[in-house]
Amino acid sequence: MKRTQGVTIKDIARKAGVSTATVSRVINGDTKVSEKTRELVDSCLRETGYRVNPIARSLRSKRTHTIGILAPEFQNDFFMAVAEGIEEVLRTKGYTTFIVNSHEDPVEEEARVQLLIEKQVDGAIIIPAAHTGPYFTTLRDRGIPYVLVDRLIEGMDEDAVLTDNRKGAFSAVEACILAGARKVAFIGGDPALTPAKERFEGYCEAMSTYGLELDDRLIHQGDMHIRSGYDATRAILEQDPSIRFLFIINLFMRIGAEQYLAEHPEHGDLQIAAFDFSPISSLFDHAFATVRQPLEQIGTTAANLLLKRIEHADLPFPQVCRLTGELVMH
Amino acid sequence: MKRTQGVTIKDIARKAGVSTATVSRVINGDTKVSEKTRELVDSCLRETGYRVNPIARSLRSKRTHTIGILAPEFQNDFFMAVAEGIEEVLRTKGYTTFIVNSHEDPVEEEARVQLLIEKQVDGAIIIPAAHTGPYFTTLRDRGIPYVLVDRLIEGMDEDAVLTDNRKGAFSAVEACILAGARKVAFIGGDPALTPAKERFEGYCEAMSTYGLELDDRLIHQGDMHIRSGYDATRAILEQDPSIRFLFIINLFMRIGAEQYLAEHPEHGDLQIAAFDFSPISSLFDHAFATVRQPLEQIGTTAANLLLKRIEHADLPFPQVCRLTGELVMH
DNA sequence: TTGAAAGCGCTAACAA
DNA sequence: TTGTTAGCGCTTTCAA
Repeated sequence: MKRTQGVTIKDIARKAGVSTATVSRVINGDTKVSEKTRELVDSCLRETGYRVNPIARSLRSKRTHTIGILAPEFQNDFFMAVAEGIEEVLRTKGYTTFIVNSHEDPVEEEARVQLLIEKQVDGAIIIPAAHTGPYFTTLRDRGIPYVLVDRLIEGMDEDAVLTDNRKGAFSAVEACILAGARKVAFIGGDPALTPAKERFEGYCEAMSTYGLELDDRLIHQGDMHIRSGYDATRAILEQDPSIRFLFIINLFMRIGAEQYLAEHPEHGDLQIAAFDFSPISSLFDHAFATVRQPLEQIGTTAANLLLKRIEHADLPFPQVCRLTGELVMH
Repeated sequence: MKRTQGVTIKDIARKAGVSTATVSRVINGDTKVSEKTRELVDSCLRETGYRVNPIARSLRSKRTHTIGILAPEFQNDFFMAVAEGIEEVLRTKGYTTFIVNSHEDPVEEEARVQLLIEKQVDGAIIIPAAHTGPYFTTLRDRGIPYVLVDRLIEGMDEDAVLTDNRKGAFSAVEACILAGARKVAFIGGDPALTPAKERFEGYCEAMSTYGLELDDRLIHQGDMHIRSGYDATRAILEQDPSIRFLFIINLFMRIGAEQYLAEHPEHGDLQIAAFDFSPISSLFDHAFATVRQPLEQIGTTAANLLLKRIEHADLPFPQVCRLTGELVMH
C-alpha cells in the first residue's frame, strides 16, 4: 500500500499548455496572470481535482501555515475551550493548528517547544506549565512569534492574553461580603503562578476595600487539584467552624471542598464562591457564585494577536490583554 | 524576522569530509557504514547541534511520521483522555500526533479528513461524528490506515476500539436489580450511534435476565446533552413517581437528571446508575453506580493497532477490540 | 563501504 | 504576462 501523490502542478501545466510557474501563480492568486490563462488553468485545476502538496510548498517557501498550541493538559475543559477559540480563528485564516501536551512539566514543555521548532510552525500559542520557561526565547530566536495564555513568565515581557483575575476575584469576594460575610476564607494556589497570585490579590483587595481583616489562619494554599481542596476545606473548618463563606480559586479544589462538605453535613450553610464556571456549577450543594472566564474569547484574542505578529503588524510590544470574566450567582 | 534553516546535511558532509548520502545513512541508522565513518559523522552531528528537517525528509520519503486524531469535540474529557493515551504511545514510537475537531458535524468531519490527507498523515484515529462516514474510505483509497474509536460506522467493517458497552450497561443495571429494583427506567440516545445502541441492549439483557419486564413508558431517548437528561427525567417521573432506579447512558444527561432532581426534592430516594466516571461522580446526590470506561487504554490500544497497520503487520482484518469498563459503586 | 546524481513538488528570481 | 531555471533539504538508486 503506497502513498501516491495525485496530480501535480506539472500535470496541470502540461494539460493547460502553460509553465508550472503560471500554474503556481494561479494557485496562489498572483495578480499578474491574464484573465484568460487564469480561467484555463482554473478549469484544469478543477477537472483534475488538484490539491497542493503543502510539504513541497513549505520546503520551498519556509512557511507552513501551521500554528502550534502548547497546553499543559488535555483533560481540562478550560484549556480546551481556549483551544477551540484559537482553532476557529486560525482555521478561517487558512492556518492549521496542532496541539501538543506538556503534562504540566517544564522538561516536557521544553521538548515540545523543540518539536514546534522542528515542525516549523509559523507561530505558537502557549499556556505555560510553570512560571518560568527560558526555552521560550528559543522560539523568538528562530523568528517564531508566540503568545502566552493564562500565565505570565517571570521576568519576561511577552505578548499574553489572560483573564482579569484580580477583578474576577474581587467581584466574587465582594458578593460574599455584600451577602453578609464578615469573614471569608480563602483557598488559593502557588503564588508563583499568575492566576493564583492575582486571584489572591483580588481577594485581599476586596477584603480591605470593605474594611475586613485578613486572617492568616483562614488563608490556605492548595495545588489546584481536588485533593488539596478537600484538605484545605477541612483545615479551615476545623480552625473555625463558624465560617460561612469560602472563596476558592479554581474548579478542581472546589470539587474537593464539596466532597469534604458532603461528608460533613454539619456545615450545610457554608457558601462557596469560586473561579471556573462549568455545567455542574449550579449542582454543587454549596454553590454561591462562580466566575466564568471568557475562555473562547481568550482563544480568539490570542489567535488574532498572533496573526498580527506573524504579519508583522505594527503593534507595540508586548501586548498584554486582560479579559473580564462574568460573575454568575447561583 | 526570517526563518533560518540551521545546519543541513550538506554542512555536516563538508565538515566530515564525506558525502551527503553517508550523512543521511548515519542519521537513519543505516548499517552499511563503517564504524569509523559513523563515529566521525556522529560527532559532527553532535557538535553542530544538527536537527533534521522533517519537511524535506517527508517530501522525499513520502512519510510524515505524523498521525491525525479526529475528535468530535475538544471540551470533552472522555475524548481527551483517549487522545492522551494515543499520544503517549505514538510519541514514544517517534510519531507526532495532531488533533483536529469535527464539531460533531459530518460536513466538517469530511473537511477534516481532507485536511488529514493533505497533511499526509501516515495514519489516523477517528472518533466518528455520526454513524455514517462514506468519506473515510478516501483515506483507505489513499493507502492511509485508520482506526475507529467509540463508534462504529454502519455497514463498514473497520478496525475499531471501544468499550464493551453491553457488558457495562448490563452490570450497572444488574447492580440496580440486585439492590432491589423491580423497575429500572432508562435514558438513552440515538440508537444509530453505537454506544447508545449497545448500552440499550445491555439494559434490556439485564432486565430480561432477571425476569423484569421492559416498560416503554420508562424508556426515553435523549441527545446525550444536559438538557435532554433533564427533560427525560421529568417525563419519567411524571409518568411514574414511584420509580426508584434510573439508568442513564452518559455523564451529560446524568447531570441534567441531577439538575431536575435538585429542583424536585420529593424524589430524594431516586438512585442513578450511569455511564462515564468523573471526579464529580461521587458528588451527585443520587449517585448509585457509575461505569468507568478504560479511556486511556482505549487510546493506547487504538494507537498500537494503528502502528501495526502502518507497519503492515500480518493481522486479520478488521480488528474490533472491546475493552471492559469497571463498575464503580457509590 | 562510499559517492554522484537525480529528483520529491513547489516557489521565486530573473529573463524574455 | 509568461517561461526558464535554480533550488529548498533530504533520500535513494546506481556505480564505483
